[in-house]
Amino acid sequence: MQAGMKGWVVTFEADLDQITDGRLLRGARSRQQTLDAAVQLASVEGLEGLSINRLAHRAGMSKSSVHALFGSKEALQLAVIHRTREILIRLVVRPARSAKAGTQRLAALGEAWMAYLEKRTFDGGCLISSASFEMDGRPGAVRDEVAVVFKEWLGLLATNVSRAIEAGELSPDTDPDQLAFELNAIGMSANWHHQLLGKEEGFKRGRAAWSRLLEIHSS
Amino acid sequence: MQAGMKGWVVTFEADLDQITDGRLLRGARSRQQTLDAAVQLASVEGLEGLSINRLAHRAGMSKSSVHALFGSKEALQLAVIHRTREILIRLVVRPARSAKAGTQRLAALGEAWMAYLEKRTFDGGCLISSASFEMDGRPGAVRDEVAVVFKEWLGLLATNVSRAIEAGELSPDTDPDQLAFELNAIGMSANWHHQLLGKEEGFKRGRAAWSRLLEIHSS
DNA sequence: TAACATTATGGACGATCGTTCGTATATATT
DNA sequence: AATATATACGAACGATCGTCCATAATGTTA
Repeated sequence: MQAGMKGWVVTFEADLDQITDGRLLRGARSRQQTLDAAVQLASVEGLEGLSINRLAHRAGMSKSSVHALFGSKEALQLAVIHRTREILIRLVVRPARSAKAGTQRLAALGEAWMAYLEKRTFDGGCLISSASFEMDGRPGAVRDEVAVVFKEWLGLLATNVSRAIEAGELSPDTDPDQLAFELNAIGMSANWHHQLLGKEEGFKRGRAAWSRLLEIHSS
Repeated sequence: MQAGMKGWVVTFEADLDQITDGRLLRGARSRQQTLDAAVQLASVEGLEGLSINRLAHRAGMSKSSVHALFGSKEALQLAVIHRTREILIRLVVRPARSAKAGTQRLAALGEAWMAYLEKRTFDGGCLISSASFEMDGRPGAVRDEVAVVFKEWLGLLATNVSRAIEAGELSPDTDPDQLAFELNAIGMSANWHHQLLGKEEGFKRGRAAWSRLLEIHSS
């Protein structure tokens, strides 16, 4: 870590606020740009396969600059996860908020998820999904952070199932966590199917399974 | 590649026959033992993170010996996939063959799959699942082989759905490939849920989803 | 503009990666 | 038992990894 960088973490955490202000410190802007490249690279190479060397080359910077920008590789990985979560919120969670909480929002979340996969937001497919498979065997801060994000996501699904039950849209004997588990399984598999088998079929099957699963539980 | 090893691939392919005979050449036995360790290591570290160095240390051999045993890292990865497929067949596919083709065998496949996950066959969870997520972005022989194994697995599921439809066990408007997609999604998610979140809950949810999915389509 | 803090750079460190080679040892065959 | 072959080993290769450091370039502020 460099001389005047004792507070870099704080600076990094503040990056987002500075974005909304439209004003960015030079370092913050570099971090954002580099992070954009890092996210794409990690979606293809994996979080562990993401090398500071290649990232620097792609971002048009020197290797030591990228390292200094984040402090360590683990910090870079955490930043990538952080960023990925933001993208997910922006492209999947937020659009669905215009739909009424409950069944309608669940349907919107499914559609937004599929659309987000379909437009190939990440070069290598849904990054948080592959990251969770990659890190699930290695204890550490990165794995913990991935788990937190996914619990958050599963919680969002389960909450809307509960709302739907309260509103009488879904059958009262529906288990929120169970349905959230199954909906999540569909979305992750749609991404997986497309990435591995390379056909659009996965999205079609994903949409069909998602909507039919909601119908089945409707009261 | 060493001097007298021009035919090592043939020898390697013949390993299996030599197993059934109970007689193993020294090299074949070493390959099998090393492969056992490699499979466990790869399930935790990933196929790319699997290093010949660490594998050698765990298998109690020298680094160059392990390399000579398989010829290259890619060949080692392919051998690991090959081996993983055999384990899957032995622990999941074969046990289910005692059940009648169709719905009963589908139920048996689900139970066998969950049991295979539950007994923690691989240290790091279902290897073929994580391998498919890891390699889906990197073209090459390993990725192709993983895709072949998964097509085989999805085909097995779809075939039994078709049998069940023919036998009148499942509704005639059931799409075999769609149901195979959904069943596979459940199994992979049960493994993922357990590995990332570390609770037995995933298996419970997996079993519930699997059997209820079959009930829903029954005629 | 001058003084200051921040950011970027090139070079070097030790470690580890996959791979190759020459050689010693163990096994199978005659 | 002798010979031939298969297998294991240690050492070294170039490449790349994450990290660190001294220094130069840049931007920000007084």
